[in-house]
Amino acid sequence: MTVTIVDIAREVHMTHGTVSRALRGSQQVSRETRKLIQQTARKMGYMPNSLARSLRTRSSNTIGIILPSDVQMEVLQERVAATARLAHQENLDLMTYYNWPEEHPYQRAVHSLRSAQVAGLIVSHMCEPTLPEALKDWVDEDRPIIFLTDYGRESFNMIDTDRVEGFRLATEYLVGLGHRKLSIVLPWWDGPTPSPNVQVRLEGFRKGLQEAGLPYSPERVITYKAMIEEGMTEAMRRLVDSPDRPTALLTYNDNAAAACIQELAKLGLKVPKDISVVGFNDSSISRRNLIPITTLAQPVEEMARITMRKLTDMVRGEGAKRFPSVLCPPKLMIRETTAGLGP
Amino acid sequence: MTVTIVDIAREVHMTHGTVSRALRGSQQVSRETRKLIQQTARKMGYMPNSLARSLRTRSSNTIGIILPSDVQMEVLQERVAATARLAHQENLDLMTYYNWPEEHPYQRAVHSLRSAQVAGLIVSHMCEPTLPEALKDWVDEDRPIIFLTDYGRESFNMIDTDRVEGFRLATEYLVGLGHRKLSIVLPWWDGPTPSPNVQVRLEGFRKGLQEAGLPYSPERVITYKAMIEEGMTEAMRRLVDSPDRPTALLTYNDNAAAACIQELAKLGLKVPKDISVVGFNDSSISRRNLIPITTLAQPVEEMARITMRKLTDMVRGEGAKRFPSVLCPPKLMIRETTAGLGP
DNA sequence: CTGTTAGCGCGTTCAT
DNA sequence: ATGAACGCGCTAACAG
Repeated sequence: MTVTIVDIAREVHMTHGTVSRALRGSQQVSRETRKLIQQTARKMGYMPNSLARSLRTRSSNTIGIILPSDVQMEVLQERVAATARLAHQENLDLMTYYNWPEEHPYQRAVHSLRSAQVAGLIVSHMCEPTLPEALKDWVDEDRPIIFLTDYGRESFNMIDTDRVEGFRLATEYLVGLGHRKLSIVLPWWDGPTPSPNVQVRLEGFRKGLQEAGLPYSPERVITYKAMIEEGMTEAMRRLVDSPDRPTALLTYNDNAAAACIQELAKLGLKVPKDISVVGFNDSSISRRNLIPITTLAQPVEEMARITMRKLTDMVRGEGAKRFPSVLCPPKLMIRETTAGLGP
Repeated sequence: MTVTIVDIAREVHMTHGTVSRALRGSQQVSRETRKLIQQTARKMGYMPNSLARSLRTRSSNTIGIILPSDVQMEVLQERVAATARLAHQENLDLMTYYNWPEEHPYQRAVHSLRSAQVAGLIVSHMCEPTLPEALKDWVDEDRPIIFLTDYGRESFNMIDTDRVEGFRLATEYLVGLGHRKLSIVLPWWDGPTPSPNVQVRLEGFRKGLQEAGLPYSPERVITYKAMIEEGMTEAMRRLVDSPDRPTALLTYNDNAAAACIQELAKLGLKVPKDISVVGFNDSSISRRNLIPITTLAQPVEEMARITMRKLTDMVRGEGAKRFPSVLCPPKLMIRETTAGLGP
């Protein structure tokens, strides 16, 4: 059926050992036989069995990547695609596992990927601020791993956009436009502390206010119930009715920004004339919205490059198994949902 | 380092053969020893090496999926995620290859995935109307394969949204609203015939017109240069200046629809008062656009189910290696970019 | 019921 | 420069 090195060996009247060496370009096999073997291999349509190779060499050339299957994030997919291209250039394969939130998150994913003998792991979407149990073993064994999501300050091996810097930058920009009454619109959190995703945004916002010498108070934060369809509707109504209505809004991401703008329009507020709005992600909706949304672009390509470099280093045993997290600054994309204050 | 079945065998004073059987739940091993072995396996943190298993059984439980890395398609990613979830339920792994267009498309992808001994292939984004050379061998060998993209009528093993029906349905809907002057906005094609992606849309449009008893003429088709930023700008200007301006527009997809609406607004035309616009895909931009876009939703979950069922059948040798393509009807999502004609 | 043995395809060490 | 032989971890066929 499929042609193996023994088939080739039989064809050229040699042993499969020689064929193996020749195909790997070993110097200790004569030039002629090497050429002969390589030619016949091609002629016979030989294709190496990477399973057997990995089994023998005890090292695989595939890396596992764990993605969330519940949330759809355009930018995450861009990152994955960019990373994958670089991986393919290094002759690395990608085994994807779409993680479905369950009682033991990541457990099935890690189990499956371990069985497949992946050489490294790329993990996205840490919902929890703490390392999941299933990943703990992997980390403790000092196996190569990289996290794609900014899930807290005390993290390591994480490569992501610096959201604190992003929201600080956006605040600075709005203040520069003359705005003094800023608010940030964030999904509501149940527990005593907001989720890391919310926290970093808030931190950047506060930092920006502080640098501008503007006071921060909890009233500057407008929350909405994320899962409920009317969450944003209700939040914007609250905002419009508030005694000290803000003139500029930071939002969780572009989708939230677009939802904001929809609701504000229904309430009779024009963006950006009456109120400015900034999104996050530079996703297609920010570019194609009827009013293109001012937003922050994640440095996707750059992060992909760093990710692959770190990962290949680790897989080859060249780099340290742990490194301090890398945060890349986003880029402000000024479009049409932000404007200076009217006269 | 890693614990294998021989380690377990040593632990329970048996041979690895027995351990292998016990772990697979074979009936021909006593209940007690089976329990004992399974417990010690868990205790020792055993994890099967699926490479070795696949090598031995000559059958792998991973399926390859080839995706385009250049175009970002939200709906495609949704399909992949949905399919992946079902695959994982069947204990199938997914090896992803992000195809980068080059001189020999799919060649590196197929090579890589073949080496990994994937049991089946899922292929998206057939740019060409004809089967790529690299996939021809795979098909000729009757290996399991499924195509995700509607690339022509004479195809097989393809599962996708029925775009002809979608555009017919949209046309029918617009005609039902009272529109008589419809146009379709499509990316420009260089060759003598449009690309399959364009062709199916055009076909649906013509079908819809015909059923409504409305005449079709080439002037009903408005083309724009897809890669050029100003393509849509120029196309919409042409549209507005045309002597017999249409009152309703079908577009390539939601992004194109949003771009249309942006440009029409710049030219002073209000959607939907002056002109109706229909998109395609039900992507987030259609939902979150300042004016939510009427569009057609692809039956993502349904297609994922069919895909996995067909694929698992093929992989298990239960189903035929070729089946007639399956086209699933999209669903019309009526939102706010379409309206009846004014009095 | 359990032990023994033989590979799956490949890389590699030890001879020659 | 090439051959012979072993083993990676696992399944399966054959004994007993």
